[in-house]
Amino acid sequence: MATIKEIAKLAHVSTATVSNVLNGKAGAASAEKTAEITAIARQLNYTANVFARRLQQGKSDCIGVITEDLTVFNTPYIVDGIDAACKEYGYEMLLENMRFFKHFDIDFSDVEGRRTLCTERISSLLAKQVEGIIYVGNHCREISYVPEDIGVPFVYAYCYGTKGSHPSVLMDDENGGYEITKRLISHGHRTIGVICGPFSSYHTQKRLTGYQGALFDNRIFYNAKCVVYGDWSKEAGYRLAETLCKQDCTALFAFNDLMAVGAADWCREHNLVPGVDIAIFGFDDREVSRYCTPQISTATLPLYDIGYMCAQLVIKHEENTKDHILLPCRIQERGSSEFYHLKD
Amino acid sequence: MATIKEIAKLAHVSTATVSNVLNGKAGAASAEKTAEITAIARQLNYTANVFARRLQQGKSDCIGVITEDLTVFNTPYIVDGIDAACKEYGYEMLLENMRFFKHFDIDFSDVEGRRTLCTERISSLLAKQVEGIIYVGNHCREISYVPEDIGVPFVYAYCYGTKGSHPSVLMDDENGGYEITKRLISHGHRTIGVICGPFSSYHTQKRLTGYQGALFDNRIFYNAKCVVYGDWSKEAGYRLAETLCKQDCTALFAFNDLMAVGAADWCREHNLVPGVDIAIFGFDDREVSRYCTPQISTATLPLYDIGYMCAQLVIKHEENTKDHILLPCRIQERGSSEFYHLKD
DNA sequence: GTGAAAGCGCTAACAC
DNA sequence: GTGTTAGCGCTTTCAC
Repeated sequence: MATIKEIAKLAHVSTATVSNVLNGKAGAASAEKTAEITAIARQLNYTANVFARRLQQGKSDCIGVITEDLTVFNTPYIVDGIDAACKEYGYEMLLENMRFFKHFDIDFSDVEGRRTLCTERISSLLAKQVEGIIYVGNHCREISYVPEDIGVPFVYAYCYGTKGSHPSVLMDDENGGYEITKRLISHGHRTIGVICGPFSSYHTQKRLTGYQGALFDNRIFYNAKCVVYGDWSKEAGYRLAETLCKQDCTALFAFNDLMAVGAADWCREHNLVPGVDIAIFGFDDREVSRYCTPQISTATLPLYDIGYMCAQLVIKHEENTKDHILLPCRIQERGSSEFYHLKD
Repeated sequence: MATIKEIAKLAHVSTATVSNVLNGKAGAASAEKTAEITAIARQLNYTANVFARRLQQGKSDCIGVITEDLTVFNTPYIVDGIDAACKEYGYEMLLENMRFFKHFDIDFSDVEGRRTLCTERISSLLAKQVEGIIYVGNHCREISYVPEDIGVPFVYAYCYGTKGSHPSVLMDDENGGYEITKRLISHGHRTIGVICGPFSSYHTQKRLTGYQGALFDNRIFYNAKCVVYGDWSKEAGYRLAETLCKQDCTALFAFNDLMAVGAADWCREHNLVPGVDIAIFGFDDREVSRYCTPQISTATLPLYDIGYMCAQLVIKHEENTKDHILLPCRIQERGSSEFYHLKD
């Protein structure tokens, strides 16, 4: 790579002048010199050495991003949103992928291992003088191993820290649960079965609260027998659909698309055609919900927006007292529920 | 951030000694001093300024990765493979995401726009002294806008450059087509319909060659009426399944999972149960193939391996004369074909 | 307008 | 063993 020194020599000027011209300082040199310097720079395909500049300026214009695992379906979209915001605000995104699933598989009990990995990555980013760090989780849960004060703004995306430590940006699960339930109610459904995720899951708790809220607002009695718990798998959806159908549910609301697909399968096999004899809703807008038949109604997660918002937060670094920022999911109604309305 | 100078002052030694100790140079200081320096460094939470070090050493231990679009389904897995290899060899991965789909949507005709974007990213990486660049494409096709000589090793992942310019790592589409066809033949099928992608697609050409090869090796007559062309969409699969079933095909081989799912839908609706009355194979191992019913047989793409191999190529930088390295797909046979065997 | 020179934090060659 | 010093490429201050 060509350096500023070479250009200076060729143009018979000092490095200072070259630097000034190339950085567009007004009146740094005569029009003639300016043209010459610019020409030589272009000819040598000159690009300023980023390290030298950053070292000198003591800052990097970089935002660090730590992902738990880039291959988990929602992470790339969040990262994309961060990337977009960074570009817009003139920052560079530095990605540190921890590859959790490769290191720990599904074993989320090894807190120490995760803490070590995470601490390393934070140090690594700090050594690169990042001006903010965004931690991208795989699913919404409390992250306990990030130090309180790390010297730069820190934000959680799609997860959250121990209360009050750092702000976080999440989707509004409760509102999503509320809106889907409301929609089903507006179609005339009164007995809406719910296939939750595991009981302790953040997503389960919030979406269920939303479900209950919608029932309450519509003066529908909450029946605990219509609420069952699965493990997010298609098989669980299949199995639990039976339980709910025995309760005479006319609509099923699964808390993710995979379970919704499983439930749809069970229904079809038992002469309940999804979208015709029973309404089905999923959540997440996974690829499968769009490609199965009928298409599964679902809620699109605001992943891009979460990423974008996180980047804005660390870049603008407004003193933000809210520790949770909730972004709305978008209801995406499709064949599995759209046209099956009940008359009262 | 603490600097080496502060540590030197506190430990009453020179910066050189601190540097040597912290970099683990044997016999750089007395055991006593070593301990003291280490302790102070830890206490100040010292991490060496990466820019200063890289500037001084004139190298970065970084590999640059340019992705066309990180949100396209296969890209994160390729990036994951690159990441893994980088970590293993002690390199850092620098990601430049061009966000093609955001910039050009599906319009792949704006070559100039793409060239500009790509050239910028290459310069940007070069300014960071990367020691190699990997270009990750969205689908296999010729990329025409990368300069021949960019000063560092350059490799294409999941796409390829103008002949002879830079090496590329791809999956073995032809072998995939061959193996799937062979598998169907071994189940007794003799009339195997093919739903290709667009005629000019690299994937179409290669997979079709594999298909023909398997037929030939098994002395089965190639019937052009059994080969139809779609646009990778589920709808195309649905539509073309009809054409092929009229040719009395006992098995359908779609060149991607989405078309396979569409084909399966058409068959089911016309009393041909996939996996029972007709065999169906897809390609890609997209999420949907695993979650539909029956599960669709398919071929898993060696995405991680492609990434890993690319990283190895640029890191080891062996003089590589082969311009295409092909990695095998893994046949994943499932319910849509597994048990439907024909007696001769 | 232009240039000399200092210095960002670090490493490495060399002297003691 | 330990320290002195030069210099990586750049920006910036201050003279001229």
